[in-house]
Amino acid sequence: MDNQDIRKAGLKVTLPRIKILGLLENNSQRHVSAEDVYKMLLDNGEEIGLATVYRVLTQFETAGLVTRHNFEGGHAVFELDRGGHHDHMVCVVCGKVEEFIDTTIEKRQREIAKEHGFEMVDHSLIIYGHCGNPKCKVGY
Amino acid sequence: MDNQDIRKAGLKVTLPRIKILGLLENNSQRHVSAEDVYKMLLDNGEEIGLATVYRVLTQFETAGLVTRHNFEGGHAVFELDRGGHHDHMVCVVCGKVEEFIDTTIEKRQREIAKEHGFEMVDHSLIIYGHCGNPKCKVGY
DNA sequence: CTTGCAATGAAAAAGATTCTCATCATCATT
DNA sequence: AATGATGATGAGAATCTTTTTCATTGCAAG
Repeated sequence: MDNQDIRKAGLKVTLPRIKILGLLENNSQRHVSAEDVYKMLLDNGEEIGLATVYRVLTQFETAGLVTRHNFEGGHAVFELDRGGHHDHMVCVVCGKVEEFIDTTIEKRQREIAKEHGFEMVDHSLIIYGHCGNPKCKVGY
Repeated sequence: MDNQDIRKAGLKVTLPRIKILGLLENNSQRHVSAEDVYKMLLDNGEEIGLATVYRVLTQFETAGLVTRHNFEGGHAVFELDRGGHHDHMVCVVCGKVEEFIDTTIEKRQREIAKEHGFEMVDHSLIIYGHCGNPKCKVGY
């Protein structure tokens, strides 16, 4: 995942795109909003506009470099697409996101889509719950 | 599902709430945005404010009368909660929504959550694809 | 190097949702 | 049925997220 990926997507290799891709690669939390990306880059002393962040993230999504998720919260979050598809588990208290993949579910989904006459092109499975952290348990 | 449900939710039985609940019950498309509800009620000659629609839908959600979904599209859609949980299949071309339920997937989800130390409280499974309509097929 | 065309940033605009506040309606109590 | 406390409403302002506009800048092909 480097600048060649940007070029292969038919996009010019510009500083903003390099910075955004770099941040997505190296940031500790894999799921970030456009606003997150913008602020982090500003904090790193980069000069960038919020509109550019939105534009580039959308272009990366179209190019298949990142995936956009519509979790709860009123804003989209983006994640670098590292090849392997996976689903998400979100803690309703602290917001922690864990990833998982289950072949049983994946297979059933394709079968169900076919049963309904759908040709599946994508899917989104999000499990909401209380994560292992005691502070996030019910009745804390 | 009637006015008693509104009262049981600890809410006063007011005209806007009756109208919104009635619309959710009788409307042909089960998944509607706040804007949809607002416009439909206006078209029916009702006097109602958009802020009230948002407020009431959120209250109904809290009360467990309706469910809010974050499909793609930048706005939430609401659906009357008719007791039975189900998942969704959305056509990426025409937007048609079909509902389904699969016990295999439901069971696996609970197991997976537990394996990750999560206590599942909710989940969202959306399959995106091309529906049976020839116009929605790939390459049309 | 030059030059076309894509990319950028700032600000405005658009869209979705929430908040404020003065007025009004519900409903438990008279 | 009248009253009054309290919650609900509608209009518009405000907020938040995302997109668009447009003048300027920078990549990259020749």
